[in-house]
Amino acid sequence: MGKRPKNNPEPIGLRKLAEHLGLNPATVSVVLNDVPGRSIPQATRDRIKAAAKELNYQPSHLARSLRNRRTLTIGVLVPELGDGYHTQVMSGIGDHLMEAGYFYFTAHHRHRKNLIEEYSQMLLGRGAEALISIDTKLEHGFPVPVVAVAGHNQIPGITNIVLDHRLAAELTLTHLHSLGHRQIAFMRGQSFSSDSQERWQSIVEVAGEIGIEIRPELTVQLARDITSPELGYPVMQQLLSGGKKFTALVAFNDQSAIGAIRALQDLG
Amino acid sequence: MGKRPKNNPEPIGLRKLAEHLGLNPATVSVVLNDVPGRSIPQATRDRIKAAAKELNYQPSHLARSLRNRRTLTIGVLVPELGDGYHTQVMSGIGDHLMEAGYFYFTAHHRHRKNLIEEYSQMLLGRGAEALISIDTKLEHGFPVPVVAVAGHNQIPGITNIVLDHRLAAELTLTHLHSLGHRQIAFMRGQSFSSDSQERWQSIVEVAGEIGIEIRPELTVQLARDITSPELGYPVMQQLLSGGKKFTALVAFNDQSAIGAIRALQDLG
DNA sequence: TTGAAAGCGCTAACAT
DNA sequence: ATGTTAGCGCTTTCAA
Repeated sequence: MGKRPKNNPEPIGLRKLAEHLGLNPATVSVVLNDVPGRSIPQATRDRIKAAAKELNYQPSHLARSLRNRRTLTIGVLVPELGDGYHTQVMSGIGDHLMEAGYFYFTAHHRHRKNLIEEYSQMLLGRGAEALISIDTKLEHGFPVPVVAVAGHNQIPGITNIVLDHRLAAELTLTHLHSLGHRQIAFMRGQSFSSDSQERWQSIVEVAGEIGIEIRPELTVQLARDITSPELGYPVMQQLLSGGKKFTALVAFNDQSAIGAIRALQDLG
Repeated sequence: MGKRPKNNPEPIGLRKLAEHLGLNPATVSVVLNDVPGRSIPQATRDRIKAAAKELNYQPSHLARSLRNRRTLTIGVLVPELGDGYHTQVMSGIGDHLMEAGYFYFTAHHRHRKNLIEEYSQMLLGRGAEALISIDTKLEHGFPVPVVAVAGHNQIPGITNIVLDHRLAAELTLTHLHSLGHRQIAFMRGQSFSSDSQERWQSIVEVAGEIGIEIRPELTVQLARDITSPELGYPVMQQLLSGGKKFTALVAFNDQSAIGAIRALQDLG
């Protein structure tokens, strides 16, 4: 419970560090930041860097951000943290951001309009220099650059990243077709997920082209807003209780597939 | 690419807001923060709040944090963003944090020692008031409170949250046993995941108690550090190629299970 | 009832 | 080759 475990010393500031060295904070700052165009003898430089390491000086990113008007931080808006798709995308984003020296704030809004608004403002208030949204229905522009992954609103100032659903459908359906499947069941994504609509359209298109029939009795619709296998289980039950035979199932999301498989084991 | 899309005005500061009102910044601050013990006529209060709303005043969290030495931010260390278990935990953490008015930075380190060290320092440098680590091998204390979920080092100043693997094993194995399964295969977790060891011990214990035999030929070990179904696929292949029969499989992680099922479909 | 001043920790411009 | 000053945007004394 201790607020400051004693195995680690009180953090030291630039000021203390400077007076410890008998120097001016500015000089120290210049050296530690390798500011060019300032002639400082190597001896002094070394002395400063040594002391910084020794006293474990950690610059206050806060103060620095305030002064430089640069936070090196971006905000990420995501519907759900426990969802495989969202976090997969976040993971890639995170890699590149960290590599580029950026950090990120995450906020998850569960597709609730007011939270989307509230959190995006909070992210900006906390100094986010840009926003990345994933599967999130943004409704207006922002005073910073915004990139929307799987967002579908055309909004000035927002760059949309769209997936190639057409290609995905082709790969999926030709694969199943080549394996001989003709009776294919589908679990459509939830309506609140912004890609569901387009994805389904691509499936329908491609199915038509390669001669796979999409049967209403074999098409079910995910509805619940959860990320556990409970998502797919009841839907699969429904499919099985319909009595129609099928030899393959197309699902668009990990958890629904897991749930479906469980239902299959339990009932089929 | 515009740095500041014009559909949103230049952010306004407390200073501007105050002079717009013909007041002192301090007064405005006091009113907007509902500081007690300051008598200000209701009229003025209203005037201020109205103007704040109107000009869309967003206080700079940066400046405020610097001044108050309070960032309302905590840092979360996690091995992998794309992993179901980690993000499930993060999701719960995120909910509570946001509800309590906190934000969080996330950093993922892929179990690499140097990154764990580097990122935890960065989180502190960015003003994290506490750290939460998930499945992360911390090696020393920090100048802030730390909670470790599924961490297994006893370190002064670090609070460990441990899972009840014993209970999990009981639930799992008695369930399978009651369904009549006797030939059970197991996919052990990767060695770098801190819970793998204890979890397996519990399984072994409980299996012994309820009379389930754990056969080496039916026990395989996950090794790869990935979060896709590729994790389980080859391991299941190995299991199948062994030729030993089994009627149930215990896996400890979503993706390995998905991979295993795919292998089963393809080969079995 | 309100304003002025100081300062959180840092850095850029301007002296020395 | 180094130091001084001012100020990022805010809040908290203290004075008017």
